[in-house]
Amino acid sequence: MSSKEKILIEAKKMFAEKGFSDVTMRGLAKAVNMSVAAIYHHFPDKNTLYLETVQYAFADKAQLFSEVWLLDSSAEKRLELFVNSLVQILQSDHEFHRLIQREILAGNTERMKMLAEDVFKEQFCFLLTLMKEIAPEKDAHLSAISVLSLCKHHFEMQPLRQYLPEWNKCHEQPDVIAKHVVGLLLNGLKESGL
Amino acid sequence: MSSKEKILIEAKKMFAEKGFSDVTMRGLAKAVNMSVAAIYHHFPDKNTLYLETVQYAFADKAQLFSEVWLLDSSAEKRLELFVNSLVQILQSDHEFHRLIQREILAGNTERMKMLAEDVFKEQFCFLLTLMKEIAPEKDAHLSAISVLSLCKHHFEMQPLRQYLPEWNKCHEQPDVIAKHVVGLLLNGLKESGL
DNA sequence: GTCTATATGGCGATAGAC
DNA sequence: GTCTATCGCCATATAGAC
Repeated sequence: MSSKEKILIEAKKMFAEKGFSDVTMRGLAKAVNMSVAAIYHHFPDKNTLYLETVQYAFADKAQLFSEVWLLDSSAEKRLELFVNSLVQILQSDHEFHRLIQREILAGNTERMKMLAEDVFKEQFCFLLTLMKEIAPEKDAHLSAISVLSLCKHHFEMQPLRQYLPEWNKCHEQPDVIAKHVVGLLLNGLKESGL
Repeated sequence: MSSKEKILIEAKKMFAEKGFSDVTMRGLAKAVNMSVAAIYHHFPDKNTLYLETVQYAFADKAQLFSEVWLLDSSAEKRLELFVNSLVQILQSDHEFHRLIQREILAGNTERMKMLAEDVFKEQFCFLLTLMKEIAPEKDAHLSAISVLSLCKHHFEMQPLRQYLPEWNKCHEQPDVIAKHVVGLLLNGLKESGL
């Protein structure tokens, strides 16, 4: 593995964990067993390093759902598959999820545009189409955001919810969360079994 | 207004906007028109200032829903009122919402316990009871978290979603969001009008 | 309770040898 | 491509006068 890639992997870990300002070039250098100057050989400055790290972290995500949308089955089944895939990704690439959270919290206009256009747009369009199929009389944009919300937030709340009443550890299992979310989306809170 | 309170108000604004590390004592001092030393007269160090700021920001929130739970009406109606109240609070106290996001992202164990116990527990218990009433066969904890997710995430996504397809500005209106969320919770995506 | 002045240290970034 | 050494700056925090 190249030095540059080694730096990016560690930078992804550290930026996700601590955020831009709390990552120091010295700390990163120590983590990858190099000098600060060596890092500056590969990246012109800290800001560029951060941007390249985010792009590196997002690079492979855009096409992760391709198999879901090609599937020739019912809308309900495709929703279920989408939710399962999304929950799976959020669960398995924790750093990716935290970087998204931090990026949205920072809310830099240009980076939001980039994120919307390059990372999310295509998947979001497919999701919109699916929403129109399942709930034609509802606002598709709001429905699509709601789907994302339900998946994403169950993970984001993890640090807090474990101290809230009636939590138990099965609530962290991806398949349990996915099943709950799909049930809620398709039937609301009223009907159907757990 | 006391100097201490003036500092807390500005600190809440700045910590919410930029996060702990990107707020400097110099910057805060300039914003409140005081010297750095004057701030240190009221707070022993930056960390304590931050903790007191968070407590100050959360102080009045715990009892904000009291009128919702005392209401003697149907479970559906109470859910609707709860969602409306929560959306209203998230909309009106943007700084509060951002501080919560940052706290959860930081995920400090002791502060999560404090937040769960002192700020959210009581409301969450009422919400759990309501969920058992509306959806007795579903997992109440997951349902309650889902309610919070749907409200909270629509606001968190604001910086990003405006660049996603089919967004329009009415999607930011609290009543539109609340109506969508209630509709989804009570009937899922399938039935009922928009 | 507020100020000016300053101590002390860590930060991003660079110079220049190998 | 990597190192050691260092520059200049800004951060938190304190000393001591008023």
